[in-house]
Amino acid sequence: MIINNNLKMYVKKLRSSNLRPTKQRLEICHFLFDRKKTFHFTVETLNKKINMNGSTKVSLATIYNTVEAFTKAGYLKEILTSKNKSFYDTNIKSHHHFYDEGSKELTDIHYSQIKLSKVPMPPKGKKIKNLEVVIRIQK
Amino acid sequence: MIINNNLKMYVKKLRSSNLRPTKQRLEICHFLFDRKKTFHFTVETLNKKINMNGSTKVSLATIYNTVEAFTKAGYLKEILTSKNKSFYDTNIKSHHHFYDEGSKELTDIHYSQIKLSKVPMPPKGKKIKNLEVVIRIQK
DNA sequence: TTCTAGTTTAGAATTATTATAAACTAAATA
DNA sequence: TATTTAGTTTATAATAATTCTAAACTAGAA
Ligand SMILES: [Mn+2]
Ligand SMILES: [Mn+2]
Ligand SMILES: [Zn+2]
Ligand SMILES: [Zn+2]
Repeated sequence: MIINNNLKMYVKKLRSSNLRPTKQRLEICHFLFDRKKTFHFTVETLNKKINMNGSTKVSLATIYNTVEAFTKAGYLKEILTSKNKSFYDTNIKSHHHFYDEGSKELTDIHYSQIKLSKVPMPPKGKKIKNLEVVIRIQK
Repeated sequence: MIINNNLKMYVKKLRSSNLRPTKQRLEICHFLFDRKKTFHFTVETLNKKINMNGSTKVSLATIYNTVEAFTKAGYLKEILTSKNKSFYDTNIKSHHHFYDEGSKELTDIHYSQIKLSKVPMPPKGKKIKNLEVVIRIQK
């Protein structure tokens, strides 16, 4: 899973966003970003996995705070898909998703895999903020 | 607002779904369906408006129960758009939406107004359940 | 009219999230 | 290096949306 230890990189990155490189934040960076593939998660799953594997204990409040800070800083993307829980994505590029209603899992769809050949104008005075498609799938 | 009193029709409709035509359910039917345009709402807004206008007092628990029952019966459609609140729609036809992040309001986009000229195959063993697009807009 | 299963209701419980405030720590300053 | 301070972490409380519970009520069958 772990690609390598990009510790110094994360320290820089955090500092550049005015976030102090605390051991909790670095642990979370390591867990989220030292991997090959996109990682989709909820706060609940992240909390469990971090405190299962990780060497540093991180409180739930800090998980919430950090996920919010990382989202604001642009390290994570929030995916609005589920009614009651927030999903986050380490893939911050614009892209689409399959959302499996059964397993509640997201899968990336590359931006080029969906072509919207006709899209309506937004109501006047409004701009399109985001046009990412979530395709709901099931067995 | 009110088109007319379709009371008998609602009684039939409810019976056909094995739902007893109680005065609360008929009041909610009247409020939701006796109107010209699509109505988008949350349980919170529905509860306020029903108990503001309506002649019958309806408890919050009943609003929840009824919205769930009507959704299961196919009278309403749930629109997954917001992180913390469920939205419902009286337009049960397949169609798309603008979602205004500022006002938290949904607007219909007719199905034909969006053309998806390229869509990926779902993972094997899975079927596409729903392909309705929510376009997020803001000022 | 009586009976019964379905329904409504107030309020409790649950779940996800956000707020609070005290203890802790990174890092700037003396 | 020691001191200071602002940012951070944490346990815990508060809040918001929703679901559960169980008692009272009611539609409609018998
Ligand atoms: Mn919530
Ligand atoms: Mn909820
Ligand atoms: Zn993704
Ligand atoms: Zn609609």
